[in-house]
Amino acid sequence: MARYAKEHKQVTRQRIIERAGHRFKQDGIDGSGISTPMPDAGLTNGALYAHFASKDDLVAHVVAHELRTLADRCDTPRPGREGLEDFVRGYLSPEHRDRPDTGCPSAALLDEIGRSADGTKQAYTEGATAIMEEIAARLAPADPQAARGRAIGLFTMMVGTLQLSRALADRAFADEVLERGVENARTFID
Amino acid sequence: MARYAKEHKQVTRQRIIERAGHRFKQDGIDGSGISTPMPDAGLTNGALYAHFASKDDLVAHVVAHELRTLADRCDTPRPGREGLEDFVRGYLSPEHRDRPDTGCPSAALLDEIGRSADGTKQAYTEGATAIMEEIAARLAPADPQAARGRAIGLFTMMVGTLQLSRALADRAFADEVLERGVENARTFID
DNA sequence: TGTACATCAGTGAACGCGCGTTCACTGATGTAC
DNA sequence: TGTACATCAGTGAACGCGCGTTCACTGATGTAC
Repeated sequence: MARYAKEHKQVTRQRIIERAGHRFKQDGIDGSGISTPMPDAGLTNGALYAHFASKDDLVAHVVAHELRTLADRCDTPRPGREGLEDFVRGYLSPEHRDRPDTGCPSAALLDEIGRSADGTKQAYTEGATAIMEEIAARLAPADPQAARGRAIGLFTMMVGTLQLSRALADRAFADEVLERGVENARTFID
Repeated sequence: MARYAKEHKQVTRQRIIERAGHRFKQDGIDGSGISTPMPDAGLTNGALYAHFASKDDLVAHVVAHELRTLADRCDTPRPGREGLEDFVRGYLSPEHRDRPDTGCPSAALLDEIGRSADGTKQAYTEGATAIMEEIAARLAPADPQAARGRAIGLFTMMVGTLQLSRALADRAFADEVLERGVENARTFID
């Protein structure tokens, strides 16, 4: 192998994190071996350990990265409540439901994260705090206390809604859940 | 082995389903081998296949059973909204958060169920439909359409809230999420 | 300028282990005669 | 009443397989002299 440019290893590391994120969200953390995301990133499994201490260590970095990406998506072009409404509509859409691999990590993995090692929960906690603050700032900048409560309510309802819609075998019911979710989101936004 | 009373096999089967339910909710479906719940039920692994066609088949029966149990808990002593408030307080409590094995299957497993085989999603769909109808009937018996929307909102928010609280490494934040959840639940109940 | 050596990202075979599943067998009881 | 047989819930060793992890090695490049 060549002796690479200084940033080469960081680029590869980032590629592993991104591909693993897709796999984990699609098949679950327990459901994805490391022999799946590593070839996805164009590498053999052994290479994982040149970048991470263990699978748990990879998982923690994936969760941190995924939540940063999600926070970026909250940061919509339109400011304030309008932007938040755009975000909610995209989040509670059939397209998002049907593509977990490119979607929200909380919707895909939240219960598994709750059972994960401390490092992963720590990474999740930091990311979730940032997102909650972003949402709260858009909801009611004048009343931070009330905004925080509503941000938590909106976020938890959105996550639960997407998970429920994904778990239902009845397509019509699954679609209804998303539509009701959009209606219910207004309760928190207005 | 003895030739047992007629109901013996059904009793054993039910015991397997209950112990497996606890294990799955504690360690995840992918996270629990069948070599864990079978000894829990006082049997060796081979015996599983005298009762179920496969692990997937067991999972589907566990999910069906768990949702029936959850529906029974919705059916509180006090009727109507008061009873629902009791249920919500118990659901969004630190005790429930800290004991996933005896708690709500949706909070523990919803994203995994979304990735499960058809039989499991079918079982979940039937159980969830019944619970949603139970909640809606208590919310606004006079206006079934509006009640249904609010029932879905309340349920998804409760599930998301418990999952979030379990995933947070910061105890104070995790407790806050539950408290905010109780406040937000009033939006749906009143 | 030419050559020997150091670097280091990544390879790929191998490790022990637990998974889901199969199957020949056990052994206490009920039934037939 | 006594004995040979059928029943069948459950046993437990074994199967192939993929997991997470380790490690001796590769080979293209940069560096020293």
